[in-house]
Amino acid sequence: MPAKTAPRRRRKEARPQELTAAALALFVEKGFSATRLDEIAARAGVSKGTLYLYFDSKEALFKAVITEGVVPTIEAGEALLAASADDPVTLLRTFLLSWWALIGSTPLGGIPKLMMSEAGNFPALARYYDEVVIQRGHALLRTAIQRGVDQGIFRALDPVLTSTLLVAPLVHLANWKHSFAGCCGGNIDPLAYVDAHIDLVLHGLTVRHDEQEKHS
Amino acid sequence: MPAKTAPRRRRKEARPQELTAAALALFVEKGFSATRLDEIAARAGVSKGTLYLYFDSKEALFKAVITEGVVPTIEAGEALLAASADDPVTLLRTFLLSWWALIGSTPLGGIPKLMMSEAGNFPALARYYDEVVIQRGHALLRTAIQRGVDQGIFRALDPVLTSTLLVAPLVHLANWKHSFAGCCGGNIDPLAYVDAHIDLVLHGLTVRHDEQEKHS
Amino acid sequence: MPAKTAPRRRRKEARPQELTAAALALFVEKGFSATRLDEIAARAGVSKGTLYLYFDSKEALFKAVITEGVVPTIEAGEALLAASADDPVTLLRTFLLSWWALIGSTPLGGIPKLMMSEAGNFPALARYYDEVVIQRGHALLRTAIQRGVDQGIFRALDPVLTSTLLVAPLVHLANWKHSFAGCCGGNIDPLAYVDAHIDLVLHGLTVRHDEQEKHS
Amino acid sequence: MPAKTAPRRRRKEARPQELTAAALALFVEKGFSATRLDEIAARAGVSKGTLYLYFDSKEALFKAVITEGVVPTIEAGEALLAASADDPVTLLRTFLLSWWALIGSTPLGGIPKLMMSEAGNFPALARYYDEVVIQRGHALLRTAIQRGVDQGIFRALDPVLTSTLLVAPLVHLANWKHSFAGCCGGNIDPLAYVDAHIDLVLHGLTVRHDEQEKHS
DNA sequence: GATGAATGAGCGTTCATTCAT
DNA sequence: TATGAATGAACGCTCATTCAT
Repeated sequence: MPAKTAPRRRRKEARPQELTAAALALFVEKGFSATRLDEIAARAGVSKGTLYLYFDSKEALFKAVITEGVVPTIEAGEALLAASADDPVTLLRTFLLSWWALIGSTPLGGIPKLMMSEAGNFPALARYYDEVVIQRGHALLRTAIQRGVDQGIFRALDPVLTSTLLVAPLVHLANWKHSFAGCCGGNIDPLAYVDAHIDLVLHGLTVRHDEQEKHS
Repeated sequence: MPAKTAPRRRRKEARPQELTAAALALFVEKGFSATRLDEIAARAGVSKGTLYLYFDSKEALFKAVITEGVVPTIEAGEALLAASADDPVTLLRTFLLSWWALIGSTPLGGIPKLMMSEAGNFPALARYYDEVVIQRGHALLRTAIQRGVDQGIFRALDPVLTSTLLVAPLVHLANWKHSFAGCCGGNIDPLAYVDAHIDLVLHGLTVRHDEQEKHS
Repeated sequence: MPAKTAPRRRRKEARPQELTAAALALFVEKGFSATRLDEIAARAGVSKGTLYLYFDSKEALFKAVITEGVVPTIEAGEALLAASADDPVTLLRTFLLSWWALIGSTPLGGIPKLMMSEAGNFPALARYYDEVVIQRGHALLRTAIQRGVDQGIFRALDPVLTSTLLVAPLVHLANWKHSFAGCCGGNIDPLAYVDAHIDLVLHGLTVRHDEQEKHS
Repeated sequence: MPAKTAPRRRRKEARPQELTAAALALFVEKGFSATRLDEIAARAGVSKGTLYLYFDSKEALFKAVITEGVVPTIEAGEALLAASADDPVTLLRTFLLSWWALIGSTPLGGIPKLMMSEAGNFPALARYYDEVVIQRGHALLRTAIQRGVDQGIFRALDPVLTSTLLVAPLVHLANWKHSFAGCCGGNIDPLAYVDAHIDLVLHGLTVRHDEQEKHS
């Protein structure tokens, strides 16, 4: 027959969001399995049992972390679409820079790595994430690309492959930030990196004759 | 008398590699923590105790998986360097296509995802992997880029940032293959993707006036 | 003006009894350990914390349930003794029928099963129950038996063993009602059963020669 | 990463039966919920994990305890039926005495109390027990009773009610032994009790005139 | 070498108990 | 008086690790 002891601290504002924030940070850092509920609770400043007032299980907490992380991404995308300029180059630049500013550089930036790591163990959740975040994000990019092609500004590249090629460096950077960056040298400046990505992707590696002429 | 009676007894020296192969596949699919030694043993067709004849612990097995995966990568890189043509474009193309052919499309292609997922839990190993694989790979790419710049074929882009931008789409594809590809639609053809990447990176998105002239 | 507008506020002094009633039902159904305080509170229509306004602990609640269940039993026994006819057969019949009517067929009928199940975990309480209920009940029965023996109506059977034999079928029926009856067929009609018990116990299984003569 | 410690004792003969025996004793003493797997393991001289080599869960262990306890009961019944004399009185006496000798006085004698206590939590198992043990046992008794009635030795009592009345005192004694007997005085001698039961049930409480004549 | 029964530390989960409101 | 959010000790169950065979 348990516990006659009991100091007590009331923490009325232990919102579910604080719990998912703590969980996100630890899941990203150590992975789902290797993260102990004790640690999550401690990081959120509550006791282990409190987690179960808000989530049915560790798995439910994980799903909440992902599901919750999806909303800001969608909203960011929709805001960008709404504010879209006519100029495809500007639009593209806005997309990529904003993704980093609103997602990649925040704790949400750990979600791609997390979801990637656990896709094999939570296929249904991965499917949901794919539909709601990935596919939708690519659709936005494809729109921008297509607009550029239609205006004769972009070459007629495959929009599906190209949209993937456009996000890959950003996701890669976010993944890096939440993995090797923690222990390995060679830190990359994110903004310079994103700028370089945009520049490379717009103009390519190779020297252009027309531009050479300008310089001459 | 014996016609095609296949290899009967496994050579003993092949045993550790069978174990690491099984471990790699499962670690990539489910993560290090979520993979049980039982499963690895079962997949390799041995009993659980046998693992301990070859590896001191689960962690040692993990390190062997990574360490072993490093060698082919280095060797591939060195072979490429040795076979390097003078033409930087060809060299770059060879690098990227070969990485996919020799690493990305094989079971080794799961290592980047695995190492990324577990970098937080095995920082020393991550550091080793970074030094021996990542940094060295980037050095190779930087060499190719620099050669192109020196020959006036490539623009004078930052070689550090650019080399990262060049690998990112390949790593991204490998990661995708070992995560979402298992449960989500929209399969990408790897070869077309790599080709599109090379094309995009060489020529950029935007229409070139000089090329337009060619078409006229 | 108020016609049949039912009792609105429960009288406060009735609250503890509502709690023990809910607890008794659940303890009997599921056992002490397997019953959660949540369930008891829910069944009584109060919150979990309210239980602690009336009982110090789950164990205290259990003791109250038993202790409270003891009183009606004693009172029933004393009433029977007071109303005792001289006729030992009538007295015996009254005892057994009344026990079923006042105890066995009411929620109190679950107490023997409950106390039996938990005697090992609450020996002090079991001792109390034994002294106050069981021993006293047997004493009443022994009195009736002895009276019959003294009057030459009953055979000179061992009063201690016989009193146990007389209650056993009643307790057995009550136990059955609160265990197998909930899930198994073959329902027994309690009144017929008690009648059969009295008949069997009075006359025995075997055919009597003197009675045979009556039939001839 | 766990356990570098490890003393080891091989106990090859830790049969499932030893585990169920330990579990039975503790389940009977303390109830299913209140019994810790640690205790069961300790009593059987194994570690907690060993239980899971033989049983999937605590509940599975419980079911095995009951299921296993059923077999000796059935076998005992069948042996009795096979050895049945023609004399119904002898047959009845054999039934009751043998039940006590083979079941009631052994550890199996705790099963009725255990099954009764947990019937509410394991209705399917209770149903199984009812069908395979209780109903079958009653059928045996009804056969003996009917035979007596047919031979004109027993009165024409309701066989269903009567068979229940015949077992009730035995089950009651077994229950008592595993509950109050552990903490309360007034120990009953089982053999004298069973004898008294048989005597009471055969001849009844009341004095018989024909027998009185014998004594005169 | 190879096995798999046995171990026990550790984790997810439950729930009796407390207390600020 | 009544509530229910918060607590944390305890338990069922897992699984990396060991070792007699």
